[in-house]
Amino acid sequence: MYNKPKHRMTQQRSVILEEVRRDTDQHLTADEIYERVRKQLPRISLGTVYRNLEVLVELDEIQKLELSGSISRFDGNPKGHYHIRCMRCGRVDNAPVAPMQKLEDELYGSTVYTIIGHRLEFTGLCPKCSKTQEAETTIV
Amino acid sequence: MYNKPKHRMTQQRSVILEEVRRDTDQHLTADEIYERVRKQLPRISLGTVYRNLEVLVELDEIQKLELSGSISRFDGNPKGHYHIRCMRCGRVDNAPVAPMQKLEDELYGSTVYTIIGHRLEFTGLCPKCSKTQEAETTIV
DNA sequence: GTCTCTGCAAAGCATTTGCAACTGC
DNA sequence: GCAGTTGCAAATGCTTTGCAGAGAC
Repeated sequence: MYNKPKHRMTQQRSVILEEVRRDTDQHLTADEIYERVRKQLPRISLGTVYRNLEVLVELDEIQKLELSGSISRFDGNPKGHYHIRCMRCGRVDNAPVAPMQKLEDELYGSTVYTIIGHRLEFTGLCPKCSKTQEAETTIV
Repeated sequence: MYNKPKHRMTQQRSVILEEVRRDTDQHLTADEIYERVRKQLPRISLGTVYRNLEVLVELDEIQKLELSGSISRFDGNPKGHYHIRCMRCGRVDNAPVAPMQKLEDELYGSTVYTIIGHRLEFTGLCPKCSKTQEAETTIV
């Protein structure tokens, strides 16, 4: 039968975890994490960052956000919560809304799927981009 | 000042639209659309498919689904509705739940973002994968 | 000592883009 | 006629992977 690999706490893994958790509001991309970790471990490779982020998600230490757009972001808070993403610059912040079990209840019984969870993402413009938007409204 | 390009209805564009709309429950990937369109227009290129899907989204004829996972899917129904995705095989179906304006209202006032919309996606296991799952539960 | 992890570089894969020829309108 | 569009191929950008040596336990 199959045996789960036993994960080790390497220096790389611990620094990566530390960086992702430094400010849970940040929602960094793998590349941003790489740049930050590099200040402490200059020889680390991007591949190692990706591999460790994957492991940390598996260990439920962090959360991977697969929002619209192609780049994954990582959240130092592994608990379920929602996000709001700026459609213009891609910035991601937490949405101050409590998790809603109701949503899944509403679907229950009307689908042939076994429901496991839901993902709710708000879209909008961050304050900075709202301003830019106004200035450009004259176009078209 | 800037002038919007005037789109033309080319043979390629019309066949692509036809295919995406053929069965609005399908949620095809760009590659799947390419394969289908190729039966009618064997010389079409994948790049053309991508470019046209982009234009059709812009014209609000179809909708681009950027769900979890890296592959975009296209929906022949441009109206807002929700989806349920199988976590195992990636299949996407419509979730029979009415659009909820409430969700945005709940966030209103408690964020500095200008809210534009929301995206709700359910995750679960499709009937086929539910079965496989059961059979494998003994592992670990 | 063993089995996981690392750095490096190359590969993978969805998507985008430059370009010259073509075609709706 | 001419701006928008096409096919082709190369490029892009994020992410994954193969490998041999290094390191955790």
